[in-house]
Amino acid sequence: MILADSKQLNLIRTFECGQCFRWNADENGVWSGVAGEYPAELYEKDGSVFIDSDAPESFWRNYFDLDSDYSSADGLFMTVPWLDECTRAGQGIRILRQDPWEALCSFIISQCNNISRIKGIVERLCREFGNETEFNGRIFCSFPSPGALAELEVEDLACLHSGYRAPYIIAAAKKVSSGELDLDALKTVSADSARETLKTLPGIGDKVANCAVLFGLHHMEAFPVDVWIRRALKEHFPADFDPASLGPMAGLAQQYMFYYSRESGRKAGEND
DNA sequence: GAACAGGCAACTC
DNA sequence: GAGTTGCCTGTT
Repeated sequence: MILADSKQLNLIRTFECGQCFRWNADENGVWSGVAGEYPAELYEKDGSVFIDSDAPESFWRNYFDLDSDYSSADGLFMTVPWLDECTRAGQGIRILRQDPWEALCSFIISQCNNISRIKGIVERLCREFGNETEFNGRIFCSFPSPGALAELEVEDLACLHSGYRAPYIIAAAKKVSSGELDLDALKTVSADSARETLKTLPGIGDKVANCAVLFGLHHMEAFPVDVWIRRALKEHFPADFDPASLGPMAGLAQQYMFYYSRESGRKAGEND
């Protein structure tokens, strides 16, 4: 089934701009992954993105945020020096509507870690504690629910090799599972308020909270600042630049900047 | 073996 | 409030 035009949805840019950790391409350029309980395979051919999945089209249109129009935000970004380059290079990036719990948990794991290791830890977490589903002859695992992890002790996560992050995962799972922290409710409050609420959990500071707010709660104005973005801001923007001036879709600009910075870093021969 | 990594928190001055 | 350090683990 055709999901989108490849100009609207660019798979490699979307999956490799740092927002998600569960999508992988095989040697033929076919991407596979899981969203919610649904596995899928995607590939690009003749200017279209094709998807194979048991979930309805509406599920994936929502996941890939295909009913949002990014063009007016792009127009604003094109007026900003350097960000215009990032915006051109990042066309087709979609800010995924990921499950809030998966995003929160994944970005707890991400701290002080590189992408390949984050992916490894997340994959082991899903294998160990998620639900198995068979699709196209392969076994996929969903991201474990907060309830499934809330029952565990820190030692039970030793197999993940997540190190000092394990107690943070358990603590977050307990709060979400008990209802003390209602992630869905944070979708309806401001990005600032959602971020401050998340920061009350152990091991969650500005960066992790902002990532969860942007990628899990889809507050598009959230602007997570990591080392790449910090470097880019320092290099290309005045010292007093306020990312909030990029408007209600500032998070999209952040993704363009992140992708472009890493992409040009790769070309210059750096790694990760 | 030492330094470092997409970060946090506790501690120092 | 700005700077420093330890934290698990894996890689260089």
